[in-house]
Amino acid sequence: MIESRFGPNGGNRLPQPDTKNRLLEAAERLFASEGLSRTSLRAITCEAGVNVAAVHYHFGSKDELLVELVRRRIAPMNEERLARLDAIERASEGGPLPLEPVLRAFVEPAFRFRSEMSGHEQLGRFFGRLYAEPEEILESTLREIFEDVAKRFRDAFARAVPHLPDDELDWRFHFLVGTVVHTLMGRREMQAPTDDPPPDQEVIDRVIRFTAAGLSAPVEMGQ
Amino acid sequence: MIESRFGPNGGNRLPQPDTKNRLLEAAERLFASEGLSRTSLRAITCEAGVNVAAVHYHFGSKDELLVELVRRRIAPMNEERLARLDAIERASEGGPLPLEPVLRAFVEPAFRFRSEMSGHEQLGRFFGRLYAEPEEILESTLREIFEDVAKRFRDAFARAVPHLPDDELDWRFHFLVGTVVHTLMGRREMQAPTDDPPPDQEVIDRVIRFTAAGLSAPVEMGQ
DNA sequence: GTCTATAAAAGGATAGAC
DNA sequence: GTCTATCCTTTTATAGAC
Repeated sequence: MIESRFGPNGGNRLPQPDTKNRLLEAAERLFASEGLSRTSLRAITCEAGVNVAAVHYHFGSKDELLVELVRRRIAPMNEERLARLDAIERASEGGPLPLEPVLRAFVEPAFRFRSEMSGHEQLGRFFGRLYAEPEEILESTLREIFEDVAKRFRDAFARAVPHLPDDELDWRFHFLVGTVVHTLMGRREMQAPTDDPPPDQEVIDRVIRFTAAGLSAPVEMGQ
Repeated sequence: MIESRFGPNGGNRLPQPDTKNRLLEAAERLFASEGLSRTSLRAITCEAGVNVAAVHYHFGSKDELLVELVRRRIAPMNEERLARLDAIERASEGGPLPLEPVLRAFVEPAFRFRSEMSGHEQLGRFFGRLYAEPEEILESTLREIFEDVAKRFRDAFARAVPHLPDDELDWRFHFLVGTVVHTLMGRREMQAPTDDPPPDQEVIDRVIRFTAAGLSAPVEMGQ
């Protein structure tokens, strides 16, 4: 038998009752599938198999749990993005940057981040939620976490697509983010209940093709 | 003095107390700025200056109010899209379709719809909310309203960009929607508190340039 | 660190007077 | 059609035993 000195929950999971991580993973799952504000603390603690009070003990409040989640999940993704961008910039030795690798440095970590989260599939939705349901408390956290990435990549794209005016570049970067976020959300317009989701790499390649062409487009209208 | 036979609210607005429209407009505003699930009935009725019970009298429930709102707002936009697509298809006489007009037929009504709503600025957000916070009750309504548009435009794009395989076309349509929705939401990555928002037509042209290039891109990788 | 119990507030909904 | 008053549920949060 399993030793039960940890109480009713005792020992049936990990050697040390890592309630905190269980809560984070449960919250992540529910935030992604149900939405930020529609997910209650009770749902989270129930999913995690812990007590309601645990959230307040470990995080203080639902909002602080959300912030902690963002820090744990988004920050590493952005670090990976920046590391890859660093490598590209080092290799370029001050010259123009190759567009597609820069794009991949931005896009691929987002998809990897999606498939790695808690071993669940559709967790890219969590990412989308952050954009669509901006809790007041997240405003500053998100800005802080994304500010550096946004600035660095904007400059990188400026070096990769030098023919673009600044304002046009800003907008195209915005369109790129829209494409990625919407795709991470996993909502498809056509393609009714297509049984199995396609492999990430295939989708990534499609995103890259689309956005690379969009970013490279001439600034005059084809009218 | 204003006649007061309409009670405490009497006569201080419109000749007939169009509570229903006031509720719709208030809900629209709050759904857009605060989010669907974070907006309470009390907030809506307060904003509208009417009584809490009015929502249930006129709509039956919060959910039904939302559905009514969607029908009133999204349906006309999609009708305009389809009318414009009809015209393009008639003019083409069975031949290939010109990409940019088809794109504009899809994109421009969405922006017009945004700036016309209740005379308020950032109401495109409401549109984005519908995508990001799919209330269960909306699933069927949204599917019903968008099904026709999605199918018709998918086929139109197939005729406009005939070199694309079906699956690639589906994805690029998906990317187009992502670009439009994210842009309608009005969240900018760069461009901190840029004072005045740019005119719609300028943004539309940028969206068209980006997505036209993305849709026309060759299917092989530039690697 | 975890639990039970409960406070305190906010949410949607409805009945019934006017 | 509109208002007041109220019911019931759910929510976040906390106090205090273990």
